[in-house]
Amino acid sequence: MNQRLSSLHKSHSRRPRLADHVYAKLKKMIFDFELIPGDHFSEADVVERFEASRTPVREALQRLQREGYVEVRFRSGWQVRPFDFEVFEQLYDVRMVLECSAIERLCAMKRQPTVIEELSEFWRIPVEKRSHDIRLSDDDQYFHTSLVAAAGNAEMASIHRDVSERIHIIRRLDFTQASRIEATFDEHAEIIHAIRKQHGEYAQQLMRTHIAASRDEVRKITLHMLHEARKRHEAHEDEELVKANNRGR
Amino acid sequence: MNQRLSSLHKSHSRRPRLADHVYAKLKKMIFDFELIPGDHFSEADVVERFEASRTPVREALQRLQREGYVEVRFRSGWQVRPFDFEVFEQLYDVRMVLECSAIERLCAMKRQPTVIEELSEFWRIPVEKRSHDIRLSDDDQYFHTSLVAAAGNAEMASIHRDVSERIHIIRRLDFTQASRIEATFDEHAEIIHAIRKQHGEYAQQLMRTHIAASRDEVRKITLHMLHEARKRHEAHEDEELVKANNRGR
DNA sequence: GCATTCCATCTGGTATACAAGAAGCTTGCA
DNA sequence: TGCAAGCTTCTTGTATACCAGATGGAATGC
Repeated sequence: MNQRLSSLHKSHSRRPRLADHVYAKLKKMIFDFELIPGDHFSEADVVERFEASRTPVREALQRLQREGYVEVRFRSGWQVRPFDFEVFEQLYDVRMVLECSAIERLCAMKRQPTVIEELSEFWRIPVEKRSHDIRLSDDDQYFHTSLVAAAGNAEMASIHRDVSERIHIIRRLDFTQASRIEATFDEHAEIIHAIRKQHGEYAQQLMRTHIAASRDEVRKITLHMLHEARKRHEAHEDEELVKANNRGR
Repeated sequence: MNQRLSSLHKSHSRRPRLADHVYAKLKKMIFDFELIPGDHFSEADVVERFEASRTPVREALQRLQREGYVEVRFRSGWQVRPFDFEVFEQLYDVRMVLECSAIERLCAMKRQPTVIEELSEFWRIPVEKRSHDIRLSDDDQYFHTSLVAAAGNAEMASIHRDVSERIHIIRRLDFTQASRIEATFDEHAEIIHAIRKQHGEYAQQLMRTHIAASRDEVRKITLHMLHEARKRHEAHEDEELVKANNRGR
């Protein structure tokens, strides 16, 4: 009884670490283009924004730095790491390698994991029932990461997840075009079908084509989107300026 | 002139970050089995050892934690992450996938990077001239990492380097056996030869066999070495205890 | 008017103080 | 002697103070 109460109390009082919260929020801001690649900011800015002290803020920034999202310059502030399309292309290639390896292993399995069937169910739906929500990009990411996870190598899955997440910031932009969405449904369904039939080489070829298409498409539209985000950002800043001036009078 | 002086001064006065120093030293201690997997320690211990404050110590520990070398338990201290052979096996598999991909790309190149020739020079030496130094494990790691780097994908090379480094802690143990050293020279030379001849499939097969052999061998001897290290550690602790007792009298 | 120098200010790196949970020891009791 | 409650101590998480380098602008010399 005492134990139950105490553990209950614990689960209530154990608040999540502030550093984790700041980390997640900052990452979300970067993904939502509230912080645009190239933006400069200081630790004090983040402290003010999140009402936390520098210690957890610094921990969060260091994690983001290690993951490639931000950079610090010695006593000259932090910066959201600018887009480097060469890096993204390389990450796409890493994905190809890892996912093809996963497919090879999955096709060699006598008894495939049940998640394969679930994925098959999800992506093999008629055209008229397909969602066109932007959140479909999360489902897309889930498709790829759970394929790799299903292959059974947890370390490889972890690496692949990190890579996918880094790509995700621009990958989502691919899901603004209806034609690409339709293609994604079709291609995912076809890949899963080939895996279930254990046509390893063919499934790998499909996956390579699928990823390459995504890579090429994203490259085309990213520059445009980035430009739009920057415009919105500047407009917002002007608005703030007007308000400040009005208050000043 | 002033600029030259000031930049000179800068390069002198810019001392390396304490956090980096602590990070490197701690990692070295873990690799040298001064800190044994499973060992328990607190941030205060590290502070005392390195005469640094908690801030850089914590940064170092957090980096090591993200890289999988240590773990923290909420308000109950840190511990060196115990060996998990399943993880090592998985990391070996990741290496196989990445290195085979690199080989495939290298073999597809019309003009291969010059580093390939350098590696060929290094490993194709007569039996009687071969070094048996333990530092050969560094050369071995260099062989594999520069192969991947030569394939041209910097992100993939970075991931591969991290994986290789995590394995290195036990991989070195493989270089205590003369037969394994000889095999390494032979196999490296053969792999490079196949790459230069652009026999992609064959080179990949050789690499898979090579890595698998290393993996299997290391697994055999790691438990033994770990046992030895623990014995040495305890003997050292006893010694300290004796000294302390003598001082006490 | 222009360049240069110097200083106030801002930055991240480090040290330290404080908070609160976890663990182990001590003490009291049965 | 066994055991349990409570308290002391030790732990990490967080906040804050201090330091030195970097920066930008104002003041100064030409």
